[in-house]
Amino acid sequence: MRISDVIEEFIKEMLKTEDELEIQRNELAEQFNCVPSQINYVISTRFKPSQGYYVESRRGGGGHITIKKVNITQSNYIMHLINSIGDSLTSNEVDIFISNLLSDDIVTKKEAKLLKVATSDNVLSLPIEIKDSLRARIFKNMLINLVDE
Amino acid sequence: MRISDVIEEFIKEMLKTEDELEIQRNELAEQFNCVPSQINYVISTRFKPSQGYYVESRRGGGGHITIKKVNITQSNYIMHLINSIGDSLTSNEVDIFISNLLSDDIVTKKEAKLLKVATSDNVLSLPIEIKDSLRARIFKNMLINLVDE
DNA sequence: ATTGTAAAGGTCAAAGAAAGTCAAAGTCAA
DNA sequence: TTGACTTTGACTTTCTTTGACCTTTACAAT
Repeated sequence: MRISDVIEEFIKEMLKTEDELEIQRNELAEQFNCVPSQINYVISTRFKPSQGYYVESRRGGGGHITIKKVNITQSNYIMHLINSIGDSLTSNEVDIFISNLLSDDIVTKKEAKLLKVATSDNVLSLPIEIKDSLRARIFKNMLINLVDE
Repeated sequence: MRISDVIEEFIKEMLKTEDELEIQRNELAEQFNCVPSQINYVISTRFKPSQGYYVESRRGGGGHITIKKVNITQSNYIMHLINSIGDSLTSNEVDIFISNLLSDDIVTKKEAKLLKVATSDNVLSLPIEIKDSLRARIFKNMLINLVDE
């Protein structure tokens, strides 16, 4: 069995009892006898927003990686939306998504505004090749954090 | 847990009951079993004016450090914050801003989460030259949209 | 007044502690 | 036998801790 799968299993097992897990990359790597960057690989391939996870981390002394799981069953709508978004998203597309979220009462007006600003063309103002994929990343990650606990 | 975080916590706890706190650097360092300059590190990274604090100090016999919490209205707070942010913002800086916004009740938990996600290093993951300036743009624009009418 | 000294706090750079990146090399099933 | 997925490791970036050395101030002794 692949070591990546073992690590994935382990993390998911942990996430069964709590929906937030804080790990030390080096420690975990040691535990599974692999190089630390393997942990990054596992996280980036198996704990994406589209899979219902949100990840953040901190470097330096006392650094760590936090993996959060969202309760998918509870928010079909949002997960469905996240899954329908690929690696790239235009500003028009995102606007439509947001206005649907608002009219369906999934988000508040203020939340909608925040979503809109953070994904707007003006604010991002980067070359298209990066812009649309960045927009997709930002939007999906924001969405997953809107799922109620 | 990082000693810096513990000290930060301690100071913020103190500042909950009064909005001015006078400390002796050496004494505090002793109490937390760290070198005195660690106190400076904590203050300079977590209690900057842009984070809503004002710090002054005196050397020599009877010297001390005074940390004051600047109390202003939500919209002033936010406008002030926006003005204090330049063209570039690191992920660490933004995290501290957000945790202050939250602990000062300027934003809700959900809003804080959205701010955090949309400005996090993980999500942005771009070359640093663009990342920090993009982060500043996103953050400032989101903040503007948080001001209550 | 002058000066010496102890008692604060300040600065800065080096060392330490994590995590991130990226591309090369390896594996394996179709 | 090729293409997708995985493993590995050298190198980078970020944040914290530590300590040596510096500056300022109060106070006491001249």
